Amino acid sequence: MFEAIDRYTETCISLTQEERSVFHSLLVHKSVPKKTVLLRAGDACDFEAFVVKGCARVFFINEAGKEVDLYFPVENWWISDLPSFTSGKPASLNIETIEACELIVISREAKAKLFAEVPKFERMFRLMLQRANEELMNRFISTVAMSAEERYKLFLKKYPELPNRVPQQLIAAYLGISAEFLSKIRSGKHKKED
Amino acid sequence: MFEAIDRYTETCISLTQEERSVFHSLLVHKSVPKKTVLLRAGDACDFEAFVVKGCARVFFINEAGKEVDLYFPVENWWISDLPSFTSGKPASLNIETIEACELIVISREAKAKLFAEVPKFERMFRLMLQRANEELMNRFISTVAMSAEERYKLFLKKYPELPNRVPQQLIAAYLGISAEFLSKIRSGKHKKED
DNA sequence: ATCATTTCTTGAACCAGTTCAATTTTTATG
DNA sequence: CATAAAAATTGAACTGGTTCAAGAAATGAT
Repeated sequence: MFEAIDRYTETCISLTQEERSVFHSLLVHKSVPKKTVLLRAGDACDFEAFVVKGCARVFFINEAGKEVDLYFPVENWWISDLPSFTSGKPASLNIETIEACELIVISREAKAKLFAEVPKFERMFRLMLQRANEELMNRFISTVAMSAEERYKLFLKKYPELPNRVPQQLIAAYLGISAEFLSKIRSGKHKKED
Repeated sequence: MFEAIDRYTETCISLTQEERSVFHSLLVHKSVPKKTVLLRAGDACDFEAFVVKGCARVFFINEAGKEVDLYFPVENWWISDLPSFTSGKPASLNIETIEACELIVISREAKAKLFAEVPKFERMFRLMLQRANEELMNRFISTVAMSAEERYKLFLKKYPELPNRVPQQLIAAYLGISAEFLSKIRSGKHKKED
């Protein structure tokens, strides 16, 4: 049940058998069907979850109603609205499953208890944040410094399997372009003919 | 000498007198003039620094030579290229002072020693990353979901003192627009007249 | 299988922001 | 304070991407 998350923790810290038991005792396994809303912006986010199986979307909706996808969590990614989870304030992000998902969920209280009982986990969550930060910075930089076509090619290279799991309109919302323009990029019709 | 950084640590963790001494013993105080290059992309980043006084820029240069400013660290911010600092790999970011700066610097070895001797600091650096992450996410979202004019107004609201410290062309590079267009936004000449 | 719904494609008109080049304003330096 | 250098402004032409509207293709429910 916890094999996948155990493999994940091993990439960050090493645990004794007892420490691992404490960890497991604080986790909850959860299966949800596709198109399930896990978090709605405005609600408080009361979980941090590890994706064992499946695919989801983490997205933002601006005042004009435009949706922007931040990332598509798949196997071995974590999902949460961390500022909200940490502070209890309303979330600014939405999270929804794209496929049926198998998740391992940790609550705010459980996470606090984990840090108190096995301080080593501070390190794991620090390293997780460090990875997330690097990822987000790369994403930011490519968004401002590359053309839509270059971003699309980079997306295909980095996540070759995602086009099979994520509808095209959501990929457009991830790239920060309209669904129509992505369609034109794919067919090559966005270039000036000469 | 370490008052500012001590005030900062207090917002994250509480330390005994001995712990604070260990911390101080691992820090180096450094003053640098303005326009000093602290890090050049391609070099390994061997420091993480706390800004006691002054203002700098952290920026990226893309293949076409276009510069994009990520943020303008001022008093009480941290600066580093963390992926490079952590792994020793070449940095992708550039860091340069805009004003003369007073910095408190910690080296890779010192940071490792700090974590080993006072594990509590894992928490502080985790919380720092959490803040940085929230900031970066907000920045990303506003970049893709708002117009250049809205982004500029938000920048003025969030950092009202920065226009006095940072040249306008760098603010344009922060907003992801050309210096010319920022000038037009400021004078209102970017709108269709009617 | 069939029909309804959703997703994807295509084209034409449009607009936010860029580029280039010239001018003005501000800042730094002897 | 003079003058050179750097930063900011302005206008005109242009381009990458949007919007809207209509049609084609794919998907799902019965």
